[in-house]
Amino acid sequence: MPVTETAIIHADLDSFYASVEQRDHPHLRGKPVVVGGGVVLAASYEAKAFGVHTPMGGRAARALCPNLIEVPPRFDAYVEASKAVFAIFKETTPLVEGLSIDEAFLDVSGLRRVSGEPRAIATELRRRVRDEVGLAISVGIARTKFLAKVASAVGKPDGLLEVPPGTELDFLHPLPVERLWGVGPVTARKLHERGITTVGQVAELPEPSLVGMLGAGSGRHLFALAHNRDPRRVDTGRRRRSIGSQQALGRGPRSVDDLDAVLVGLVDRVSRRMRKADRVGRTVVLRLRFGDFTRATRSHTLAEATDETLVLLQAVRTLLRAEIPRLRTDGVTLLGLSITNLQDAKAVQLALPFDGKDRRRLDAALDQVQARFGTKAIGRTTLVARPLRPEAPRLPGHD
DNA sequence: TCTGGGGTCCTAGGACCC
DNA sequence: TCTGGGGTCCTAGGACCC
Repeated sequence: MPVTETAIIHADLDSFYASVEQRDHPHLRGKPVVVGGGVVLAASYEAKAFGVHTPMGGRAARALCPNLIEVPPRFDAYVEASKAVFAIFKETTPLVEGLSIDEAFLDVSGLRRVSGEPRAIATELRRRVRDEVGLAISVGIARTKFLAKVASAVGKPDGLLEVPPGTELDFLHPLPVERLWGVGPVTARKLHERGITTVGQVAELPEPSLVGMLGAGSGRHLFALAHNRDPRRVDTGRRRRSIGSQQALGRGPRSVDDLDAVLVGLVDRVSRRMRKADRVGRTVVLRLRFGDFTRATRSHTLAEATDETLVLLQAVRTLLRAEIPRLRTDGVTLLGLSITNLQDAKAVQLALPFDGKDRRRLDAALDQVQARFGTKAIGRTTLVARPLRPEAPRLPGHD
């Protein structure tokens, strides 16, 4: 019996925002289009051909491409298009892991008998996205997530690239190190300084050398990727770990009242989104960018998770107040707020002694739930039982 | 290129506990 | 009195991704 070979598809919509605009406004098709106001959020392939890319300033983009058409973003339309595409992903396989609004991994390993070979599945996926949603999508197929993602990027635009099992290193090693997921400008520079420009050269290095160059985390990560070792499964259960919002302020001087008004707006936006998502959070993070573009973060962890506007506002105000002297001298060009340590708003844990027989104690626990939430059954209810141990006498200094 | 807005993950030190 | 290891939580910064 043949072992089922892992087959992962990475699907990535091309120039997503710009493609939605060209789909919805036929006069934009075939033209250099960017989405965004002051800054390019997305560029069509026609614009990219002039060297326009994100996150370039609008002025620089116009200098490169005099006939550039700039359109304001319509986020609602992008969210809707994304939902339609993800619906097709989920009809293809239940094993879908979304990475962003326009990108996902699909595990199609177990589908050979039902839907055919991975390449046939990917071809059909691309056809459906084109016919049903009107967008071009690039697809990479490989045995690992990492390589599937590299393949879809190499296959762009509107391409399909499969890396057949056994040929991975032949494909990978000639590529420039910048293609590796997790290699940005800083890591690329460190490697270049040592004459390393290709993935193959990285693969020739012993792991300890990479660790010495880049630190334990990055070094080991990069070593594994260069040898195409990536054991991560497609994870369907990922949840958001933070919710935030930020606002650039330009360069003008700001009064403390101005800043407070911005802060109120941020807290209002973020807390609304938390309530809509049924999430509460414990850690409030204030993000600052100063006149010289250096950045700082300040955080505070609350005793209890919350989604209440006033509680969050008070916490972030306290954080901001402590920074006012520096803001006065250096100026501030960005304020951001994000809430982390997120929890499900409707989950509650109660730990109460219960010997497994005394029904009254269980009722007492449920009464506490009732008192706090006005109901004894909220969404999914899970009862976790742990054996009750007699309280052992504790002596100080001993475990 | 004078610089958006949304995120993720990792590291490191200090406090605190056992 | 001094010494030790391991774990978790909190805070801050930084690299990276789309």
